[in-house]
Amino acid sequence: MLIRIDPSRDVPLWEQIAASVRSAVAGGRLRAGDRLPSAREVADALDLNLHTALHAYQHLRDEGVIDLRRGRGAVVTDAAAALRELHDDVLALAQRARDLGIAPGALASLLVDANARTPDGVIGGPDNLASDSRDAYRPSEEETS
Amino acid sequence: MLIRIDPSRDVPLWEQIAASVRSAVAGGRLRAGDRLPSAREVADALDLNLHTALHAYQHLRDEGVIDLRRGRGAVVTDAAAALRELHDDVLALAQRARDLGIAPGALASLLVDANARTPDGVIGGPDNLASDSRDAYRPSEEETS
DNA sequence: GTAATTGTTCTATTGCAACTAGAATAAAAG
DNA sequence: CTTTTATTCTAGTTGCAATAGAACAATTAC
Repeated sequence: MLIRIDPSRDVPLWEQIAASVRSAVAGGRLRAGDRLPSAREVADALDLNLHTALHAYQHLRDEGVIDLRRGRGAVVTDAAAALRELHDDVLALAQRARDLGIAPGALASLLVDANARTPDGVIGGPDNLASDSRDAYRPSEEETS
Repeated sequence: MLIRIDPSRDVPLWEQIAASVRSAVAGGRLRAGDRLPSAREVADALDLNLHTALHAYQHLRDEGVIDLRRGRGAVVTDAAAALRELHDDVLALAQRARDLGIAPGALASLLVDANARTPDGVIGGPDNLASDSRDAYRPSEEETS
């Protein structure tokens, strides 16, 4: 089962498709140069709309994971190596989080936030305010009840 | 800036609030027993609706990160220790991913997927099909182009 | 005891993204 | 040239996010 989706989850279907491919690449079940099933095949097999499958592929292309061209289909790029390098560490961290009773979503959120706070070379940088960000409440020594 | 949001991002506002608190707890800027600003204060300071701020707090309560009671407000629980234990590893992994040019969302997705494939004690288990999951395409030795 | 604080619950509306559907078009492969 | 496949367009439905207002209940503070 290279691609697996679960409509009952609150994760968009196109994102679940992308996640499946990403995971297969990271796990080595898909290697650079491998060809993915066409978007139409995916849509048919999973009983989804063509556009939903295409959206997933286009997203993977924007991430650099696959090449996407008419007539040819989707082919895994060399970026696969980078994903594979992280595979073991990702699994290890996920395992630790589960042992500690931390929800998968919470862990993912921590990671995204970690990246949001140290953007593009700025390691632990001072303050990088986004165009329209709002903040509030510095800790200010909360009394410990 | 304990809580920071950016309406231009495609992440729900309530999730950004929750992420801010989670990150502060993981980073040690909030400790077990610390009291968070009331939902009304958060909503006022960030110019949001009360319900949006409350939704974030209720989600954190469901995760076990805070206690939430009327009249008292939101207080960080002992679960803070677990989040803190992951802090360094999370930052390290996020850093590595950035160095490899992997999008934050892609990394988060890998983690969620890793947890989805080894649920509740089943480590590398065989097949745990969700109620209504659909799959397709086992690798089947794709020719390398 | 009384008043202020704070989360809980309810109804309702608006805006947007996800998903579906159908169709025409363009590039690559056979 | 025919088939395959992604690209682009319009369009409709659905569900969630966010907002808004109000009443209510538990806890704290005076």
